Amino acid sequence: MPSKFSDWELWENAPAFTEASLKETLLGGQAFRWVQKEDFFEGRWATQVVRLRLVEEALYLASCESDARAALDQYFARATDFAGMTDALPWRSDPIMKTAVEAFNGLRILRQPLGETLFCFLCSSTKQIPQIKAICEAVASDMGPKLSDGSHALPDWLTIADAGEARLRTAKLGYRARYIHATACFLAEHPEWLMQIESAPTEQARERLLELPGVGRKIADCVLLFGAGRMDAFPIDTWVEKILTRAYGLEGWNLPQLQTFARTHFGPNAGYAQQYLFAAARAGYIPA
DNA sequence: GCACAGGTAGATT
DNA sequence: AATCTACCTGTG
Repeated sequence: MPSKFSDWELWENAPAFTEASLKETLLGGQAFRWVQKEDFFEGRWATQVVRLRLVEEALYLASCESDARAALDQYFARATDFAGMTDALPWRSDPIMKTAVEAFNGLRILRQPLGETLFCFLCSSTKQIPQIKAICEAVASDMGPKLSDGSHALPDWLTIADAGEARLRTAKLGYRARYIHATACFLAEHPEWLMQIESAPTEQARERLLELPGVGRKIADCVLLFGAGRMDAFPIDTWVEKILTRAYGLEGWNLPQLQTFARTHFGPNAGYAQQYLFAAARAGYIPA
């Protein structure tokens, strides 16, 4: 059976990854539609189906669509200077930050489609990454449009709205189904809404996102960071809260106080710092 | 059986 | 304004 994928080709001017930073970028909880195969990663977003393979610091790609290269540039935010942003983080004075940056140097923040990012993180509350991925896969298989390799994309909001809450519950969404369906109904009625979020300043965009059912501060910040390129958005989940309270010694601080600390200590790219810290804590480099 | 998992919203103190 | 609690489901 002929493969739908193109032959492997070198991705010229690709982002500089290490094995650890590539794996963490794709599988570390920013995105939920990447899987690791024998010697490559396979991922889906929008209408794309892409394979990536790191061979001695060179990145090779195989894809199903002719516009994969341009889509990859966008998805990986290739124009964004992550090396420069890393250098600007306070690793020189902060040994915790230094540990995280050294372990995952080259880590990137993906620029995922905003709507898909919102959907995935609405699925994420009190779920672990493997479960979130399973839910996304189930919803895509059930109601997402077919991709050229026979797999499925995530459905759009109108499709989710029409499907109804009960249909979503068959994907094991549980109580999240009500939030997702209500959000879908709102977005189906307001097709320009997500685009306005993309162009609004971070503070305003966050306020708007918080109006959606099921979206609190943590999910709003994940959507802004991973789906809108807002490096100042600093999601505080249970991991990050533990890192801040224990490793940084901020016991007793409440969430708004921790947000203020993050902004002042990590600077304008605090969200990027958060992803380094999150990765390092999960890998055991930082006691959490 | 029971606690807990990359939360949120509504009620209660 | 800080602190419970219900909400689904899977995992250990």
